[in-house]
Amino acid sequence: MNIGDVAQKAGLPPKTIRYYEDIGLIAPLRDTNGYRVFRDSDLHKLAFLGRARALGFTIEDCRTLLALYEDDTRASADVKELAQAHLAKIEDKIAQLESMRGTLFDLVKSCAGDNRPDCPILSDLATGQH
Amino acid sequence: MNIGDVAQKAGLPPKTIRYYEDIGLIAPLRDTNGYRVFRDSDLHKLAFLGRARALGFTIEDCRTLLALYEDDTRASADVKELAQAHLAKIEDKIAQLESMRGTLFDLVKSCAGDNRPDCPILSDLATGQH
DNA sequence: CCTTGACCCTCCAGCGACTGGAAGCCCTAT
DNA sequence: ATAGGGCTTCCAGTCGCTGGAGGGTCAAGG
Repeated sequence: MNIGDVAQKAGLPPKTIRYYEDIGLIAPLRDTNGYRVFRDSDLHKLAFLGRARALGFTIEDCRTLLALYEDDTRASADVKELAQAHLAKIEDKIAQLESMRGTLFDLVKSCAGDNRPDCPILSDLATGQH
Repeated sequence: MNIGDVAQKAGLPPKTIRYYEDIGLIAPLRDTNGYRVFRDSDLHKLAFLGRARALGFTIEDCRTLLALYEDDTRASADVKELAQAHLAKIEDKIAQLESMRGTLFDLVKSCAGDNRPDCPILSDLATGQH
């Protein structure tokens, strides 16, 4: 398979796939013309990476996950720990965003949004007082 | 005021303040020795920026907000529109993270987390099937 | 046999919003 | 005179790609 085919099948842009090779996540073969040649195992890894990235794992997490995946003597506890730590980070981020959302929502609600200049949003930003 | 004082009062690192000057958000004066000299108005702007950034506005949004703040002929509608668009983006991000959180939570829950190798997290990543 | 167009290659630069570090000047206190 | 802290500039790195330039390769059609 050439890069275009794998890109299609894995749902990742060719650029991203080249990048993943650059940073050593995959190691496709090379044809005599210099073209990358992808085995099924490469496609499989790319799909794995795509799903892990879609769950928000960092590239380094993905590297670790791939290694764990390929190591059949792993302990599921190691995977769970990684996933749990990531889950905690996501929950933190959600909480942060929720808090922003709350404040912003109130501000937007309290702003007339007409063509007069008075604006509680700006006065809040200016003074930090609601 | 020197940069250290403003940094303290505005709750922003000196590096960030220098960066904000670099990109033209503020324009402090200069002492004969080359040190930045901050007026109250500079501190005020920095506090404004800090709060806007804490609400997740981008730097470019902040630039616009500052301009609106300084323009007393603005229409509050312009501010409201900006804030509303930002709110929408935040809500999108929250939804995305919630979706990740849901999947991850299920995966973590379903993983034994012992020292056996079987791991539903990895099999999900490998196959895309739950 | 030649051309066209779709692929593929590498390498470099840029995104956003800082942050770390090096190298060096300035100011105050002892 | 020196030690320390604070200030300056400039460059490089972060993360995960993404865009573009400049060029080689391949299969199909005329």
